[in-house]
Amino acid sequence: MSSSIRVRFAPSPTGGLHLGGVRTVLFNYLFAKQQGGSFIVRIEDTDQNRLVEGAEAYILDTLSWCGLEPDESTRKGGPFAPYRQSERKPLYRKYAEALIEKGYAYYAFDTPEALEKMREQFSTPQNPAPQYNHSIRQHMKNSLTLSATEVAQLLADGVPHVIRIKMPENETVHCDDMIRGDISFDTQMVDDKVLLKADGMPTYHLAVVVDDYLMQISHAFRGEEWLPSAPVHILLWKYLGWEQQMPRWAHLPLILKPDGNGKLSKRDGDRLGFPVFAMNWTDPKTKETTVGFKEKGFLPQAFINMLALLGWNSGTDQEIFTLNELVEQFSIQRIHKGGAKFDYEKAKWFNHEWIKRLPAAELIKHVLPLLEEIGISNISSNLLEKIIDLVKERCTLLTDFVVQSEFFFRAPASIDTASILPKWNEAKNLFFIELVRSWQLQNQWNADDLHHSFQELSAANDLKPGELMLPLRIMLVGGKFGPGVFDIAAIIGKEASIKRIEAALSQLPHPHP
RNA sequence: GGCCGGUUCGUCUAUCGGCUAGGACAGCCCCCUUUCACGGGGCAAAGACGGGUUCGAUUCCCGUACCGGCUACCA
Repeated sequence: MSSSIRVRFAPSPTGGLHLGGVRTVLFNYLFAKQQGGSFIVRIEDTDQNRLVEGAEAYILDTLSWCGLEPDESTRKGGPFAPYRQSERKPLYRKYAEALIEKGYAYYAFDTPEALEKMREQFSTPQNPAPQYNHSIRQHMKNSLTLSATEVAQLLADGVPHVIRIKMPENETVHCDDMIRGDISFDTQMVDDKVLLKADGMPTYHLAVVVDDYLMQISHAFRGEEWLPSAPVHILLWKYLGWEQQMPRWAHLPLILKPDGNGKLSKRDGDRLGFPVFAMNWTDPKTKETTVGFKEKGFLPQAFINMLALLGWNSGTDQEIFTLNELVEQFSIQRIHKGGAKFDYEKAKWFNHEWIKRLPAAELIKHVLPLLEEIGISNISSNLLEKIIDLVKERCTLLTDFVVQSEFFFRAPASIDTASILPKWNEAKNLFFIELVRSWQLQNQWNADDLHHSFQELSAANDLKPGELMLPLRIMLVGGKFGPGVFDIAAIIGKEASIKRIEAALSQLPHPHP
C-alpha cells in the first residue's frame, strides 16, 4: 500500500513551461517527497480544443532536466492511467450528467451570439461584465427555462449545448487554504460556470475535480489566479458526493514582472532579455522559438534553487540548496503570501554560485558539448577538467565557458593590440624576442618555472614585470581576461605559447631606439 | 464595476508584541590581485496611511489607499 499523500501537477500547454509553472511543480514535488508520497503529472494536452503538438514531451523533458521526475505520468505509467486529458475525454460526460440528475447542473443551448447579446443587454456602468448567474439564467435558453419535452427534443436533434453548474443563491463556501487560511466566498457572486463544452471536452473546472478524485489526489498546489474559482471546485466536490475525499488546496503567490506590476509573461522576457521558459519552446503554430533557461546556460540545480527561493525561504540565512536539502527543509507555512518580482540578476547569481560549487567532473558534461559546438573536439577530459577549475569562477552562465576556455585550444582569432600599443616600445619588443629564446631552452614547462624565468629576464632588462604581463596575456589569449598568464602558458604548451608570441610580435611595430 | 488576495530597503526576504528592523542580489567605496574574476572589509537603503488594543506595535483588530488576480464553451 502506498502512502496516502498524492500530489499532482496539471500543466497548461499553452506555450512552454514558464517560471510560475515550474515553481508550482517544484512545490508539489517537494511536498510530496517530504511526506513520502507520490508526485503525479497529468497532462493537459489541449488548448482551446486543439491538441498542442509536442506539449507532453516538452513538459516531461523539462521536468526531467529539472530533476523533478514524476512517479506517475504518461511516460512512467501508474495505476490511474491514462494521464493525458485528451484520452480521458469520455470520462467526464457521465459526471456532468449525474450533476444534472441531482439538480446541480443544467443544459444550456445558448449560441455564442446569444451570450454576446446577453452581455450587451445586461451590461451597465456599475456592472460592465454581467455573468451567467442565478438571475440571468432565467432569461436564457437552458433546461431550467425550457420544458422537459423541449429539452429532450433539442438533445435528440443534436443541438450544440454545454452543461453549466447551477450555483446556489445564498450560501457561503469556505476554502481552507494551506497558505492563506480560511477564505470565504458568497455563491451569489459566482456565475454558472460551463463544466462540459459543446465539443464534449470538460473545462478545467470539471476536469480538475473528476481527475483529482479518480486519481485519489490528496493535496493540490496551483497559482493564486485560481483562487476565485475555488468555490466552483469545492461545490463540485460536494455535489458529486466526494466531499470527504477533497484534496487540501494551496494557492501559490504569483511571479511578477521585474519592472512595473502584473503577472510575468513571455513578452516580458523578450522585452527585457531573459528567459521565462525552462527550456526552449517552439510554438507549434508560429514555429517561433523562445529561448529557455537551459539553453541560456543555466544549471538545473541553480534554476530550481532560484525558483524555490522566489516566494519561499527556510527562515535561515542559507540561500544555496540542493534538491534534497529543499525536500528536507521545505514547509508550506514558510511560503510567502505576496507575489514576488522576478530578478534576473539574482537568478544569474544563483547560477554563478552553483558553477563555483560543482566539481569540474560534474561541469564537464555541460561544457564539453558547448566546445564541440564551436568545433573543438577530441578534448582529453583530464585537461578540460583542469581548465574548468581554472576558469569556473569567471563564468556566470555555462555559455561563458566558451569564451573563457576557447583560447586554451586554439590561438585567438584576433588580439587586442590597441591595449598594448600605447606603452609599446623597443625595450619591450626586445624583451619578448629574448623571452622566446629563453623559453625555447626551458626544459621544465610549468607555471612556476615560467614565472621565474620571466621575472629574471625582466630584471635583467631592467623592466617592470607588471608592464610586460599584460602584453604577454594579450598575446596568449587575445584580450584582458582569463586566469593567471603562466597557468595559461603551462597548459597550452611550449610550442603554442612561443608561436602566439611570435605571431603577436609580427603584428606589433618594431621601433628602433 | 463586483468578488478574492496582497502590501518590510530598488529587488528577494527575516522578524511568530520588546527593533540600534537582520541577511542576500543589485549599487557605491576600500583591501587583495601588475588582466578579468574569486575572496575579504565597509557605506547607503525599508515597515503604504489613519485609527484602535497594549506598558510597548512592523507584528493583533478595523478602516483607507495602492497593487495584483479573477470576472470566456482559456487554463
